[in-house]
Amino acid sequence: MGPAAAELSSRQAEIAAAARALLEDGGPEALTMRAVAARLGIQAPSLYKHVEDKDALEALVIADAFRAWGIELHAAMEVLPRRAGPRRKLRVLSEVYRSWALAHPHLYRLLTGGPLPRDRLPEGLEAWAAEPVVTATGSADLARATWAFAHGMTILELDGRFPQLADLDAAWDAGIDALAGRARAAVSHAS
Amino acid sequence: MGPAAAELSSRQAEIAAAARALLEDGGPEALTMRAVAARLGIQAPSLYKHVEDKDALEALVIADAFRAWGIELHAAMEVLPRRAGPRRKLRVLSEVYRSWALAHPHLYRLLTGGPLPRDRLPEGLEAWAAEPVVTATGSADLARATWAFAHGMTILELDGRFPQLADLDAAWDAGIDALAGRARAAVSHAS
DNA sequence: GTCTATAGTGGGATAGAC
DNA sequence: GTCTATCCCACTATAGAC
Repeated sequence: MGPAAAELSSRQAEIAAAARALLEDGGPEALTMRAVAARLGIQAPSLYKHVEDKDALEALVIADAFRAWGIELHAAMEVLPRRAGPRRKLRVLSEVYRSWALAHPHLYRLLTGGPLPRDRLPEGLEAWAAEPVVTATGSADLARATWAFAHGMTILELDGRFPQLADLDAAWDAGIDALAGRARAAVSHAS
Repeated sequence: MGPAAAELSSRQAEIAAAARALLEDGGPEALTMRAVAARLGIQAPSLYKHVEDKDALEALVIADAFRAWGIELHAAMEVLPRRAGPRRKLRVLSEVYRSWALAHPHLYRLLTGGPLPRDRLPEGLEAWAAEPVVTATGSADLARATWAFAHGMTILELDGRFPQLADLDAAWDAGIDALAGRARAAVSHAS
């Protein structure tokens, strides 16, 4: 299950849920204190009884989204046979990674873009979410390279940077195959 | 030399230069019409005699930065022997890519983050800047995978997403080696 | 081509009553 | 815990005089 969720008052949980919904629907500009309050049928100043400031509210959303994302990545690994090779693991992971990001583009940007407010997040949450990629590659350097590749593919797609005709499935396959080839080699040397 | 620079009035060029300087120094929040004007010793409303609106001004900065960046990438390729293999080409390119981004982080984000205002940019400029990566890999799919890898490594580094102790040089090498291995294979099959 | 004056928008946050 | 009333900030952009 990963790191326990921090205890939130029920009102805090409602506020965080409203904030997440606004962000998912309308992007970061839609996430304002006024809008969050309106969605709950209260006035903006009332929020400050429950949340210190807007940054704290964003941190709640980030933590929640990390949990949701991490659960999907971990679940995908559990479905695989334990002894599946790195190529198969990475293919499955990359599919889950990409499809989650495309389904929640604004959350994905919030999680991966810009510096993280690590002080305000539960300890270990970030590492837990990234864990599957690390175990699939077996090497810290390759894990970072793979993470970079996956994030690059994803964010460039979300930002509309690839040509419309580009075959992104093929580009994903090309990258995953190249990286998995090294992972396999690294693992076989070690064992 | 790449695409010709669009003709700008001397005042437009001064405005674009001021905007670029503000962005490089203080990031996107520092790039306001007031600040640009102040830097030129005039009042903000006067800018609108030279530039349609803020988006148009940003487009001037983007085009200028694309030229500067593309020139470095192209220059790096010209220094190499023509018959250098993909691994060597990609190593050189990735070093230039990364170091330019680290030297101009706010410009890099402007160029690579978010949707491009392609309508307002000189035609062909974007493709010209990306050209070296495409020729170094020889395959459209691998070029996209390589571009994604490089962008991912760069933006994650700029955003402080890697652990402080991470050996990023090693991660770059691992990724480039994996991708270049495939490029070499693709090229030798084709020839 | 520059100025002053100003409109209009939107946001975060606080004070103090209830 | 919620309200009203407000303050503060910053920004883009326009109108019209010079």
